[in-house]
Amino acid sequence: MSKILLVEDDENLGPSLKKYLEDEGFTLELVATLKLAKRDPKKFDMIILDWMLPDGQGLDFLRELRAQKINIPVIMLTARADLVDRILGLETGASDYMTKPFEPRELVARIRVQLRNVKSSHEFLESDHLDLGALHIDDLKREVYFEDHKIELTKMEYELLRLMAREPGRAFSREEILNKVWGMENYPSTRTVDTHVLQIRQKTKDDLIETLRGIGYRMKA
Amino acid sequence: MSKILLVEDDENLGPSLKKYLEDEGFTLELVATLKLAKRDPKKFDMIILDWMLPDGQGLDFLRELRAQKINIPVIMLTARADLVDRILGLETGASDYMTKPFEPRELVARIRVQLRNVKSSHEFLESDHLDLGALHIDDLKREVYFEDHKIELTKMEYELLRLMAREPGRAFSREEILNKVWGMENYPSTRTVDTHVLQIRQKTKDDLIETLRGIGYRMKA
DNA sequence: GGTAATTGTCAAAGTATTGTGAAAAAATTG
DNA sequence: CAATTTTTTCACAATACTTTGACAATTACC
Repeated sequence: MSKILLVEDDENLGPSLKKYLEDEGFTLELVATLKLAKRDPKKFDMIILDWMLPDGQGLDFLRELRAQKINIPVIMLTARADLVDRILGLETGASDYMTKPFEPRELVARIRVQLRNVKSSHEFLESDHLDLGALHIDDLKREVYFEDHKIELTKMEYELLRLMAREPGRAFSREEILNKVWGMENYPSTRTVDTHVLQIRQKTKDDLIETLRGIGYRMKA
Repeated sequence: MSKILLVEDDENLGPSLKKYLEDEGFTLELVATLKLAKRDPKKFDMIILDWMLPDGQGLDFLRELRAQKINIPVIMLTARADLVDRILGLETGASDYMTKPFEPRELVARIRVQLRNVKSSHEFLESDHLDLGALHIDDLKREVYFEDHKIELTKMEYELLRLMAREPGRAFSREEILNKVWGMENYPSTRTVDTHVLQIRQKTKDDLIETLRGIGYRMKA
């Protein structure tokens, strides 16, 4: 289930492309401005970036990404057949490009090439399991053990636990948790986080997660 | 430990990379020309190939290897702007690529992924059958037995079962299953996977395959 | 100690995902 | 090319999960 960030301000193209790609089985997040795009690009497996954006150049965004060593594949969409833009884009680190207008089918094919062949580097660098005292998270099996017995977590509980277990001792605000686990769209209320923390606490029968009143939560180190 | 052939003519990068990888526990052989590389590539477990070589194209070397049915993983090192080369390389059968400059750490991670893949498929190829509790897959005959009686599976069902049985306990997303069983061309909807899982479940009359809601499926270990 | 704000807890309502069978489409076979 | 088998899609049912909201418990602050 690959997550794609679509940066497109065209009010027709954006939503229709989103729908098309979702029908193809991808998870999409559509934003219209670079400001929104910059919030947390790391959590995506791929970025599709319109080159002609109102609040700045796509090129700068791409440059920033690469400067931060974020090597997610980026497919750029250029409106005209502007050779200079394409060359600049590729030199800056775009993985591929499409010139508008294009066939959605072709875009899908190119997306698959990128996703199949090049897993994002943070995925490679992350180990496939995580130990924290009595807690053991196996990412490959997607299983969680606590004190040697398996506990069943739902998807959200799992994501939440993993997010916090990766950085034990660090404080997370509810907003940060929502951003990183839920994403920018379907953004539930902050109380939802509480409910999931409760579930995890009940299932592990232990206070792995500490409450920081007025702040958020923290994983015991 | 794994033997790696490093084809790199850069007098700085070559030796330093060799040392770095040797410190990581790999056995390295560094050659600067394709002529040397071609001597006996078969004896290595992996090849790391610089794309920009003086005495010819890395692409040709790769093509030769694959023509001789030598399926050693090849990681190619390319410059950023060589989009065409990258795509050509992957289409010719490169396993992965790194764009220079890169983090040695990341290269190591990618090497491990490739070696792991080869190992599992190699192990599987060596033995012509596979046992998993009451399930027995005879890959030579292409027959499947469950609790000592034969069950008839169609091609897709067989491929799907074999993919998952090869790594019991591991979680597979529908996208990964589609990629590995169906490949890139004629890519059906993700629900197709569900249907085939259903068929297998009905034919084996057992929950060999667990559902991971929101994630995908997993073979019982 | 009293009060307001924050968090814990639970169950019901609302969503999303998956199971299932059958029909349509595609591929294979004779 | 017709018959058969397989694959894929679709619709709807079943199920599991998520979110909300109400109220209780706790904490912080005066």
